[in-house]
Amino acid sequence: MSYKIKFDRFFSYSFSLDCAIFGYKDGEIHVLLIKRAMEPYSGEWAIPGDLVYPDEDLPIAANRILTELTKLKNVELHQGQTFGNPNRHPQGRVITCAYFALVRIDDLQAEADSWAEEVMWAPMNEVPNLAFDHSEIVESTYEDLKRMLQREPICFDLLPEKFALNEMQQLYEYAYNVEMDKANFRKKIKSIPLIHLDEKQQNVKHRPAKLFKFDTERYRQMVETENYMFRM
Amino acid sequence: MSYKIKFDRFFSYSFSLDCAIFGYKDGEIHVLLIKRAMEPYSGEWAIPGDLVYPDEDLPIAANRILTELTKLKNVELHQGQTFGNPNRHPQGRVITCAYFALVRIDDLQAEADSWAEEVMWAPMNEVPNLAFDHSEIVESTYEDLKRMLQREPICFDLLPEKFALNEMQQLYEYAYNVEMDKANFRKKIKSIPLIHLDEKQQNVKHRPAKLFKFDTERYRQMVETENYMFRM
DNA sequence: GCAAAAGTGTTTGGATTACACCCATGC
DNA sequence: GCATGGGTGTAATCCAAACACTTTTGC
Repeated sequence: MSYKIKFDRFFSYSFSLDCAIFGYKDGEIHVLLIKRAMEPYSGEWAIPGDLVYPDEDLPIAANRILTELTKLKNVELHQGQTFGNPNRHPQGRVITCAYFALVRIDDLQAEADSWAEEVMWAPMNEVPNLAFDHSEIVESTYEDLKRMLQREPICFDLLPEKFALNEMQQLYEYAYNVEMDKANFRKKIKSIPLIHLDEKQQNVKHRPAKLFKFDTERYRQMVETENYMFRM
Repeated sequence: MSYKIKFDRFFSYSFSLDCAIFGYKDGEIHVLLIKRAMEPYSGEWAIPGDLVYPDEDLPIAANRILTELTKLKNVELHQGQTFGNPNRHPQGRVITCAYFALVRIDDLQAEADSWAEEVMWAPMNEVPNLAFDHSEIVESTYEDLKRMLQREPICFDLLPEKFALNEMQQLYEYAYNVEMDKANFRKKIKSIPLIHLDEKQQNVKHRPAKLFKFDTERYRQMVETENYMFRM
């Protein structure tokens, strides 16, 4: 057998990672954008992404890239789809793999660095046109995120550490685009391991809600010992 | 900002696709393997995979590669995980993206071609050690497949076109590793659009089962008009 | 007291489970 | 007739939806 081109010519591609970082704020899911200060697409909005070094493993590279461009550290990234349209990058054949994460916007401080000129959290329904095929990547990872919200307790990565049950309900209502009954929602989440805190909401002009925390430790135990499956 | 290596050095990677083709036979899910007649890993079992051409889009390349090595044509491939460990390929930095498919083994004729010396359908619990990280790729796509069996009517891609309900039940019992009650299974699938054929099993030494066919057309309609969601 | 949201209980209908039973075919 | 699996009915149970109601806070 033989290839239609010289074997060496196959080793002429580049590979990048693009990170869609999602957060929840003001009742809406936001995605982290950077303004590019480098060609191509200089001056345009994009999600943080860059080329992978030759000796670098993908998950490590994803974190490095995110840190270099936005100063965010130790974010837990999940792999998404891979995009390889031959024309997606004007400088050559660059295949890219999407990574996505869910974070607490208020606990972090995203700051532009390296060739990122500016960062911004854009609400999902107001995301501007993005460089490359990044609009498509954001859509695709957002679908991944919504699927993951159903099967993994990652809503707690988006919510504040201490949250009211109603905030959790609103997050799911927003993500699934449905309305839920308060009483039924509370019954449904009875099986989720939550720590009932002795704190209440402050500065609300109605009865303050009790605050809860996700019980990561008990969750792990339940998964191991009783084969617990998170399901929403 | 600047890179730690010359920009050109980034364009030195290669990119491949690896196809995990799953079929169902003798009550077990099988995966299609080829024996490699090319270095590296010559003589070892692997899943069909090869390098992508510079101007080739990924889904097209996946089908081309599968056809070249196994003569299988027009298989509907789904993207899986991407594997990019720097040491996964002995000849350089080759990142690979997994594609997987579900097929009817008996309706196809897989034949070794190009640098594939032999093909074989291996039952999932007897898959030998595979070249590269292909064992990991098979595991990962098999998980993708099982997840997909829950949310998409792809069991009908594995079953014969005309099948008995018990065959369908056995497929799910095998995939989910559970036992199901016959009567309850039949009630559960009442909402799935199946065409009740006027045929029966032949050559069985017990009461022959009626045969069914998946009603693709009605399924599409139901998805569109009544927002139907397949769920098993 | 009133507005607003927190938080709980009750009823109902539909789905899931367990299990028993009858049916059609080959030998 | 008997073995084998095909195919169906029923009662008990669980679960989710709908909805009404009480509670606690600020003003």
